[in-house]
Amino acid sequence: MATGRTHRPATRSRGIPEATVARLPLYLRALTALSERSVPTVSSEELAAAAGVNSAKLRKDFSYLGSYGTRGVGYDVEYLVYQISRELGLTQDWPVVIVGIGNLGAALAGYGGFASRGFRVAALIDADPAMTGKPVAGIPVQHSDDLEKIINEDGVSIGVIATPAGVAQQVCDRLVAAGVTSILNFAPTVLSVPDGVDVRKVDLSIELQILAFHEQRKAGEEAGAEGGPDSGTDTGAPTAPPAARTAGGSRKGPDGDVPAVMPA
Amino acid sequence: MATGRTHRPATRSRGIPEATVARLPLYLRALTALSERSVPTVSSEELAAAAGVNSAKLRKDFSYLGSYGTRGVGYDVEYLVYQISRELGLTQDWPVVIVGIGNLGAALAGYGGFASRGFRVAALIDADPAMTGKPVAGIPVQHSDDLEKIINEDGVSIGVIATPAGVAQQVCDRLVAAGVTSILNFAPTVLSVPDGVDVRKVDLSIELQILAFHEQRKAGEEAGAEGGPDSGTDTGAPTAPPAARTAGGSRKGPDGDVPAVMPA
DNA sequence: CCATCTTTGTGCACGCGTTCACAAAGACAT
DNA sequence: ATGTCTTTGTGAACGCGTGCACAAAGATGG
Repeated sequence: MATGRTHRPATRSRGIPEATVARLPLYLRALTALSERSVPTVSSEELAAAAGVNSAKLRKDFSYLGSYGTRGVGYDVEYLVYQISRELGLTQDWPVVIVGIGNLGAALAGYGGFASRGFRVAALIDADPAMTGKPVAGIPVQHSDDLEKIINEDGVSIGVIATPAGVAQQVCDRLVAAGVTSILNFAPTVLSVPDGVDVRKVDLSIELQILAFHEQRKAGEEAGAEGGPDSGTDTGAPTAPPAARTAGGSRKGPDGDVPAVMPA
Repeated sequence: MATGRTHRPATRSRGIPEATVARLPLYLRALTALSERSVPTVSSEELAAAAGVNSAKLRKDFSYLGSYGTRGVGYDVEYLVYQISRELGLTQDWPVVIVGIGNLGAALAGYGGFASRGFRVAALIDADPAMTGKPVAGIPVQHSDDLEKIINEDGVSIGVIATPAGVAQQVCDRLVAAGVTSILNFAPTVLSVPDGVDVRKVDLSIELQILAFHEQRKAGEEAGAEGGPDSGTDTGAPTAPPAARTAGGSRKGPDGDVPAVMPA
């Protein structure tokens, strides 16, 4: 997962579990595809397959929205598209500002996903004076001095941060102070925000590192076929001295030299 | 979260919970920052604050790795950096290929997060012949015809997909067939892969839609102080005609022009 | 060497999320 | 109208993740 919620004890908003909310966009996408192919109805089994989830989970998810299906038949595609769109708040227009128009910011500005479904890029903001006025994806970049003004005038409540990590918190603070209550953070930093503000983060490094972990595990597994599920009771508490060696030089012969294999 | 694992019943890899693995990169980042400031030791409380998590959670997470702390003192920063790096497999070099060099792919290619920690962009691949040979972020783009060759020669096991949704599955299949076993997917599609292949996805649309949901809820709460948890008992089935709204199905003209990423 | 103080490591309980399995509901054929 | 067949909606059980609260461990001072 490239993103993660910032604390909040999973406040089951209005009775809909957070995990379900996170899947609704997935269902919506699959349903939209069906709609474009003029498919009238779909069963939970089919839709679940298209969305890559368990059919029971899908049915339970939908049950939180209401009883929109017909037993023996399935779900009406158009109707469900509308219901989910409404539930997600996509029937209204959400103006969004993107702060930090570097490579990533520019890519986001040109991202079709914005315009297509309820979201509208209200403004592009960058701190570099050289960028001001320059059009990116057809939208002129505005200077960050005007951040507050822009947000107030357009009634923006969702902000996207694509700045360097160093200034992300600062930008975040200004956005929040100006009235933004939802933030999508692409900067590799933990943002702290007051209660009532939602932050979701998208972090490439973290995703890659998680993949690397599993990749390493796979490599280690196929190599060390000896110890069964685990190579040698790693639970060993005496594995390392409390706070001595820096490079983990503590005695583990098969550690410093063995790179990929041997999880130990 | 912008990402999500593709099925796999939370296989507690080698005893380390998946949730913990997902947080290790966060700890590592915070620790690296401390290391750069030459801070020798850190308590679970301090580190937890820096990483934005609960200190008990952090201690429990570390307990899965071993007993690397010293009671009454805390954790040795350098030592912990090494241990986590090793656990995540970052002590080795991971060659990565990026497929689909549109706006997003180019932005990813130039992303500093790659080079900084164990990851190396081994190749940029695009299907457009006009792109072939053209340097992006200092790396010449190669044609997708050579995809298999590139992966085999460099021993690439991690692939990043930044293509339009329409060809993502196809690209994925070729990557997997060529030997890639971990995929980071930026295309708005559910990828199906054989067992043993990890897929993580980063989906901008989904993140925005989740934010919109909460944003709507916030707006509804402060406005509809009457109905309590919801503004007007929306459960009411009669809210909308069964098959009227064409919300998304209508204008999706802008489709062929979308370069790197496709709308939801 | 003993007392005190700090901080880790973890047993335990709780809650969310997932999955199974099945009864209820409706379509459809006869 | 009745029976059969399909598919939904959900009760219940299970497992993972989280957070509390505390005992154990070690540092530090006298």
